[in-house]
Amino acid sequence: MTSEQTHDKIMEATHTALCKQGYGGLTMQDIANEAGKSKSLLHYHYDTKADLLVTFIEHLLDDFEDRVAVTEDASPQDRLLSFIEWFIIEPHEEERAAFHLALLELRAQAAFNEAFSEQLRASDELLRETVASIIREGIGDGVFYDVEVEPLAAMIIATLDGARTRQITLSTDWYTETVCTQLISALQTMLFVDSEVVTPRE
Amino acid sequence: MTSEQTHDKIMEATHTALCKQGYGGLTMQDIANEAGKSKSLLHYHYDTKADLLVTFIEHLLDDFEDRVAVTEDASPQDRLLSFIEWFIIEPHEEERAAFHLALLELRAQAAFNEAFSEQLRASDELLRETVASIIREGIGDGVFYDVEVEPLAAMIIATLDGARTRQITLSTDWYTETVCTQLISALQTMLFVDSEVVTPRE
DNA sequence: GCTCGCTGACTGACTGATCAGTCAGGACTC
DNA sequence: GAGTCCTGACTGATCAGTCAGTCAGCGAGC
Repeated sequence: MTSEQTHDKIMEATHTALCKQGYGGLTMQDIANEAGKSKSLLHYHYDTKADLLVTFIEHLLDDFEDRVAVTEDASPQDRLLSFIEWFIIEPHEEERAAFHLALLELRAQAAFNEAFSEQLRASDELLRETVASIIREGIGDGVFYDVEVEPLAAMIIATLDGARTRQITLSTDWYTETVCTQLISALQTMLFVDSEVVTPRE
Repeated sequence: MTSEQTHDKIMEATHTALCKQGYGGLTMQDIANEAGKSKSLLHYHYDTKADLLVTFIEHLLDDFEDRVAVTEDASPQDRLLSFIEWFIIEPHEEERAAFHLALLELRAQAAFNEAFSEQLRASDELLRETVASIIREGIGDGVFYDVEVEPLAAMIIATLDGARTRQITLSTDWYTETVCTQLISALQTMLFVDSEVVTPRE
């Protein structure tokens, strides 16, 4: 098996192991077991556990960039709505919930690890800029009010992140769904020029 | 020293140790050191580390309930604004940031610990209900539009939580401040009947 | 007023388990 | 035979939890 293939297998195994054990309970042995390889092999490819995990986050961010970069040619409203709905974790998506839970633990470690921190800041920037560019486009098209773009983008991301965090940490089903609906309704009032929904504003 | 005094000292030491070490790096020895006692004493008072931490969360929630219960007799608008600003973590509040970071790690463990989970769900309920009751009062007084109360309260909490989480995990100064300002401006549009421009803070 | 027995608070030294990381060497190419 | 990929057995460190025992205080009996 080539180094490349092994690398991919280890990344995949890390993902699976993280979902099963969480970040706190994750051991090199767990990853090795998932990969069907020996623990020593992990140390052959990566010096330390921290190195392996930094590589894993980089790998995640690369994936994520690819997925975000796929810009459909829909209207700004639709693109914004799709973006928001993309955050919803449905009750049956257990693996996704487990993974975001592990990611939450990992994010909390960023304060103690500069390499983690760097990656996470980049992903934050990417998320906010993705939303900001949709809003800017909408303003340019005249379909969104001329709001302050960056703060609104930050609020949208914070709201979605908060809802997801609460859904997975409190083991509730409804948080992202409820909050996304509410957020969309708020945006229709404050952002969408031509809102089909009857709103308090007039 | 009485059992009561020792208990208080251990809770305080746990708080300090959590701020210094985070949840992941927290050992019984750390807590013992902070308390100026032996590690054996901790096990004398609490069977296991998990027991100690469950007691600590209960202790936190009790404190929290006391603080939330203090309802000033201000207007619903002002009470809502105060509540929101209460979440802002200023750059100089390093201990508070460190504590919320540890709390975040702890929250992520709730999925694996029913006792943690119970406490956190209660605090979520308390937070949402606090906001909901302010909104209900505002609607009753005719100063807020007749919105759906519970989803809006959930969104407000999610937004504040998300902003705080991102501020502390990404080591940025501005997240809560920016998002709170944006949230207040959103609420003025969609909730406040008589929306005079209110500037947050100062 | 003094000792004796008892208890609750507390300690230091220890144990057993768990893990990250090491190392000598095996197997399989080219 | 040189290099790459990989392994099992090992080590050293770290920690939660245990255990035998110390010590101050206190009430009872004399």
